[in-house]
Amino acid sequence: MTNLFDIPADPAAGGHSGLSAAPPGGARPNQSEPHGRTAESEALLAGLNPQQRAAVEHRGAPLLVVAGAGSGKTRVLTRRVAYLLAAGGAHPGEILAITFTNKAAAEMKERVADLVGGRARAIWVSTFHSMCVRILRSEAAHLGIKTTFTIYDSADSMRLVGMVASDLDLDTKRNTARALAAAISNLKNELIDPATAAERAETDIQKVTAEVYAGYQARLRAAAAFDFDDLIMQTVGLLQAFPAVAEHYRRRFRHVLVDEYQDTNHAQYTLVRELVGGTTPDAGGPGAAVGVAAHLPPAELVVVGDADQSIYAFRGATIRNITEFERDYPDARTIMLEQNYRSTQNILSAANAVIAGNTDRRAKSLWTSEGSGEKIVGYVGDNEHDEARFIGQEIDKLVDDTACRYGDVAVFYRTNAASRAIEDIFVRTGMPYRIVGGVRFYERKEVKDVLAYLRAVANPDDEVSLRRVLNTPRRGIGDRAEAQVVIFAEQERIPFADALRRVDDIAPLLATRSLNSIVSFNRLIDGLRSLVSDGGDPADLATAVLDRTGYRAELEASDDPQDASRLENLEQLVTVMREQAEMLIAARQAAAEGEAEASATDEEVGALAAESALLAAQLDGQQMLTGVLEQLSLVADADAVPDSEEGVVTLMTLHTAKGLEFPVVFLTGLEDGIFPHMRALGDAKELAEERRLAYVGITRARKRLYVTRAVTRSSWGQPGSNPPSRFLDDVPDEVVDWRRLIENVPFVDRDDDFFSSRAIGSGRSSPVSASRFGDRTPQSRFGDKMPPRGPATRGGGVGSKPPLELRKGDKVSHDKYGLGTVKIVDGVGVRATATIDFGSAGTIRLMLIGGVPMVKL
DNA sequence: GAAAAGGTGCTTTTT
DNA sequence: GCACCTTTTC
Repeated sequence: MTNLFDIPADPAAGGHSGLSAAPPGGARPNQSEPHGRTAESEALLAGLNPQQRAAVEHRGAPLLVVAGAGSGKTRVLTRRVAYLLAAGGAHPGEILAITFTNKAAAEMKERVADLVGGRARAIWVSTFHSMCVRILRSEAAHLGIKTTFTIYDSADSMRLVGMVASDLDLDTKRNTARALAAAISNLKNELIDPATAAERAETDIQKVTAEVYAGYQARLRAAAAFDFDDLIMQTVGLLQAFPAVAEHYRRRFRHVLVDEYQDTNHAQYTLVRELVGGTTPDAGGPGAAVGVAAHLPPAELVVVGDADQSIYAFRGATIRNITEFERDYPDARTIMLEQNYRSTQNILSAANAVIAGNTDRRAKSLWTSEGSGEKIVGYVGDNEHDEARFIGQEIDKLVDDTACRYGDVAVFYRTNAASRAIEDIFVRTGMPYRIVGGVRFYERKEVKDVLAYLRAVANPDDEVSLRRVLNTPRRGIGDRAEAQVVIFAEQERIPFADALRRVDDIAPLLATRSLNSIVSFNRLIDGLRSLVSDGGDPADLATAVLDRTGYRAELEASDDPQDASRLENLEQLVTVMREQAEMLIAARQAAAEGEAEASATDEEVGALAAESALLAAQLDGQQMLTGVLEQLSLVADADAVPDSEEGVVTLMTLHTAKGLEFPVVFLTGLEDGIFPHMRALGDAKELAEERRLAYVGITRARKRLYVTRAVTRSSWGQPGSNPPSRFLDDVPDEVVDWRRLIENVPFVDRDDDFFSSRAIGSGRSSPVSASRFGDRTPQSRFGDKMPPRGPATRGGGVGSKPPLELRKGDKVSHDKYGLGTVKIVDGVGVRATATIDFGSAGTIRLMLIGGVPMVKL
């Protein structure tokens, strides 16, 4: 397959698809004067404070809006977009607004539409990734790539890295693949290509990484696939390699707005620069815009962000983009929004105090005119179950006693795994709740299996997907058979899929069963492809996959209750695909109408719009399938949608919570080792990011904030104890009402005494002195008995339990097999085994090491 | 080759 | 405590 940038000549202008059509008249004067004050423009400025107003009205030079949490930055962005149309004389097709999540994009689009009506349809509001996909598809012909390319998520990437590593005879443990994939991702975020990575590699690890990276990119190209980082990196490469293409987009987008700018990584930063045009202070350096026609002034750039809310450094985001904005764009202006319209003063005081713990930040202090509000409520549970119980009780109390509805409440935690304890209680007490994120729908095995079929059908080169489904459901094509095909493909230097087609050539090397299975697998795929070419829609195709592969039959035949829910998931997948297909058609129509409307005079609008909408809707089966698969890859949060749905408590990680707000927020697991996370404790930079995460969490709350922790918490199946989070120390005492406050004691490793500290007043004797807040001076509320900071102390493990001592004839009860009689005992100590007759469950030989789920009766 | 038992290592966070 | 991987057994 041709490499992306092999094409030597600059593509001729005019080859772009309809979606990138330039607005009539080409570039417009950049600093167009406002049309003066009209009723419409006045209305758009109404209700804004002076800073917000300045940001909305600002024209010309690049603008950085430093906005604190809850200061109405989304409002400013949407108003600005509307204002550009109403008072700035901007053309809707000239506006590009980039957000980080699809949800944010959808919301902004909706709000702008509320303000300016149908004109909003021609505005590009998009995430970085969706935008890049659209650009790459439009320019596919120039790049020597197919428009049917597949998008690999991180799991697919890891699989591919694993395949490359095994090609190179490297250790292919999962951890290795994960580390390599992360290293490659970092390189891509820094816009470093494999050749450069190899040049710069000094350590052995870097050399290996560069080698795998090169093989990985080759495999991606061969599979006609892009990973998430690729989407950005290759788009940047495209704009840099083809000045005419870059200029085309610069002419088109005269207003570029970026939300959540603090979360951009280097590649995204460069992409913005390329789209905006203009020059850099250190021209020629990395990120310098190339080939800008002298007569084309840079687009108007407005970025909005809050360095204190940067929580994605782990995926390459760099605050430098926001802190150095004025250096990057020397004529830039900065506007600060500090007034908060979301939270009470108590909550803001806590947020300010916590974030103040970070040095090296631009001082910023949120304030509100709303008054202090309720105190923050604190609670220390004996363990995570007690913590969860308190949360459940408190929510019920709020709903019963106040105007609060379940939908007003959110519970945040640091890691997805932490949701379990809370869920347990909620399920048991019948609390209505929903989890956002976590084990995502699209990450479930059965869903990925079916999607892999669809991808393999849509993109014949997609080796990762093809090999995933080759023996799913099991049809007798085992590792040996697959390996033979791989070897044959290497010998003949043909793609895996082609080797599979020529299975007859290696028939002698295969078991008859494998051979037959491969032949019928080929037929299966052919059949599915013809379904697509006959114009079948993606949902029908998914149904056909379920029927023809026997996937559905296998699940239906199973009596495992998990398989029943798998079936439900698959049904839901088919439904989602049907909806997506409809949305795709609707979106095409809307875009086409928008384009038509934007480029036509009023009289022509109706006819033209209708005509192009009809054209756009004429998607063939292949386009439809590609489009739907793309949606599913990019819109991974389709099952998110908290939308403050009536009557449902929302559970999510702190990262997912960004950009949202709730009247009532529970911040859980405030323990050193949990939040801040153990992995961050040793590293000042990571600790600073954890602190920002705490700041994000606190500032989600509008009226009431709860902070909770647990003295003991089980993780990895073992109980342990964590000191209180250092973030709690920073919260001023006068804004917190501690409902229950107990001290930690050094963890005691005794099976019968896990919970060795108790609250005063619990009615039981306490091994240590504990205190309620209020019994002491606030400053010393944790006294000097606080255990030293550091990783959690751990209790004894399974292995420390004594082995089970059995003799022939003993009766036992096993958790899984039930009652049994010992028949034979072999070996001594940890090597001892027993052969036990479990009656109808069979006769089984078991090891007797400690922790075996069996007791002697 | 499939099924099942045993072993291993895991937990950041996500577009 | 769990999911996933490896080994064992039929």
